[in-house]
Amino acid sequence: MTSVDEPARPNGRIRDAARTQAEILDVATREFARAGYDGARVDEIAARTRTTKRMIYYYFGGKEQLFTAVLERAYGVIREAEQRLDVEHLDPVAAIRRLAELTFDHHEQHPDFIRLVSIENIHGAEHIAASERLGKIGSPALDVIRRILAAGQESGLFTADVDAVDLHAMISSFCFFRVANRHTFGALFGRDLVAPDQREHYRAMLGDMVIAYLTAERAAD
Amino acid sequence: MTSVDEPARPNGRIRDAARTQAEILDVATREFARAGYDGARVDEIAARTRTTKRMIYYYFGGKEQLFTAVLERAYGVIREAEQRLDVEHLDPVAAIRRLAELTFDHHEQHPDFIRLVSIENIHGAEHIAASERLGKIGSPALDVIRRILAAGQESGLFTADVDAVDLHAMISSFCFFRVANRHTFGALFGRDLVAPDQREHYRAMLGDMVIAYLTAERAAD
DNA sequence: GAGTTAATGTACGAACCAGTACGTTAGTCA
DNA sequence: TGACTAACGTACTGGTTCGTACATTAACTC
Repeated sequence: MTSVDEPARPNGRIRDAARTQAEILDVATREFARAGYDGARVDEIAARTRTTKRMIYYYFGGKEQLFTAVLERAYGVIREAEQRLDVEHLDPVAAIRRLAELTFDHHEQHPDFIRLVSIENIHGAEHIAASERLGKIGSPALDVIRRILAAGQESGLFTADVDAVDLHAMISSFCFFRVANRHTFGALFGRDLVAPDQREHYRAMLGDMVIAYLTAERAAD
Repeated sequence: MTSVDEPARPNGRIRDAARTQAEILDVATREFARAGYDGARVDEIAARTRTTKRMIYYYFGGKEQLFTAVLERAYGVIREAEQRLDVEHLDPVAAIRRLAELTFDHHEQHPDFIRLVSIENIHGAEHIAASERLGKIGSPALDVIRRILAAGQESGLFTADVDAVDLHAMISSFCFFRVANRHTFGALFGRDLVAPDQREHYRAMLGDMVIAYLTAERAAD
């Protein structure tokens, strides 16, 4: 009954700290995203790895720090994606639209990340505050927006008074809401915001919205 | 929200089922909003009322049903607010802007409700699905949007191809994100989206965005 | 190839927590 | 006024869950 015959370590390394840590992070990401911080179970996370609960405490210290590590890695992924942004060869209008579309795509492709951010907000962003790494990650996307915005405003294509952080918030709002609130929105209004056949519609809607806002003639004040 | 502000009548009834239930709901709303569904403690909710845990089970059946009851009441409040909407005497542009502003205000004034909705989405809207009451509440706001939109489109002020549910999603996105994600956004970008001195700025931004979108000339396709 | 340490597994405990068995009292009405 | 019932309180339980003490082994160093 014992002997689920493991190949008695012929050449492969049984002990691999990096692999064990990565596996724990993978599983923990799924579990935290699925059930929330308090809903997730350390025992359950351990059971879904090839190692034991002991290793979670050995490498991460505890549930709280594990969640922080999960967040750090998740934010690292989007930072990397943002660093690969390549839209500045386009004219400002096309560049902003493209940037919005890539943001849209990234949100759609990483629902677990969206859920983690929701969860972290429920907890007042205390883990981000406690993390040295997360405190100081800038947003490459923000720099890109800043430059496109400046170019568009200089050429007179965009209205002058739009701030990059605000625009980022506007774009993120739409992308985030569509994924994060799809369950309640679907239940209450009978429309699945993430339905595949609606994808292009909402992607275009976001671009239209942002461009309309940036190019609209604002009432002088 | 029907809060319990009853001045503990000296010779009056000690036993008051309605008051006890309302008090439990008040406290539960705060606790669930504060800590999430799994983070909230039934004992803690009971301790913060003038009654005991026994009464929670007596009136609501369990934690799950209590949370559903909290959601039902919270959604009831916004439905009531939406029924008091009075913007249709305005021209379509002003009416939509006003509607967006009122949505903005309501989100700002009910952060607990926003948190409950976030929490419910983490749990896949399963409580809404299980609730008979919540399944069938329409949105009065949606009807208002529909009518304003139709008027605006008929008069040629608005572009023809905008759907009411989509517009509602757009407006809600911005309002929701600003409140729900203020912690992570603030921690990462150093900007408090809910800072009082930024309130008018973001309120105007929302209105500008929606009006720009509705009145923009879309590229024909 | 002996010693050292990083990595891993096992078993357990103490606190916590949702839910309940059972007893009590206030208010009502015949 | 006495019986009945809705409303309420106390005390407990059984299972869960985070965390840890202790044992063990793989792999590296010299």
